[in-house]
Amino acid sequence: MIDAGATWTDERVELLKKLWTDGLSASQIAAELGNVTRNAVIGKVHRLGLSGRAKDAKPAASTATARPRKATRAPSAPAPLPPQPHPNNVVVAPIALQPVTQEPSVYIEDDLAVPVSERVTIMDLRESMCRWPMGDPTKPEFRFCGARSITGLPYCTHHARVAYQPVADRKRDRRLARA
DNA sequence: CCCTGATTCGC
DNA sequence: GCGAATCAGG
Repeated sequence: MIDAGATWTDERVELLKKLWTDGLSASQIAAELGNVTRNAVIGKVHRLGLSGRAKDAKPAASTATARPRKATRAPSAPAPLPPQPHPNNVVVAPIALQPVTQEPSVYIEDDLAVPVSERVTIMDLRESMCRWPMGDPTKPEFRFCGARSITGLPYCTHHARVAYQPVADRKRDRRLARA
């Protein structure tokens, strides 16, 4: 083989597009494609103009987010929002930590389309495991999500998303706190 | 420390 | 055009 697979052939680009729009992460896609790093994937994605799949362009009040230097980014990215799967058997999440106050415009209902990963009991619950409770805490069948939690947070990516919902407050603030 | 995507810039 | 390095964040 002349090509070690390290080039963006049409097929690979197509697969990239598919997987990216499908919601896979860059690293996952990179692993799927092989012979490429996640950086390569991300770079390609941007070059293809596929970036910001879940984010919409904000023509007003933006910029100055992560640009320490010169930049001439093209803010033209019409991103189609894929329909989200509807839910199911969510067991009344113990959401009680919402500083969002009362906002009739925003509802705190989220869909838990997350596959039941390896739930664990309190015994097997490790530090880096999602502490999202599932079921009735009074029953012996009570378990925790157990998925990989975001470091520094008690929940996995998905549950963190539903736990700390709104706060329509952007904390995009410039900070230079690097050692 | 694990991960995510975003951006820059030398190649 | 490519992607490693870097950045900013969960």
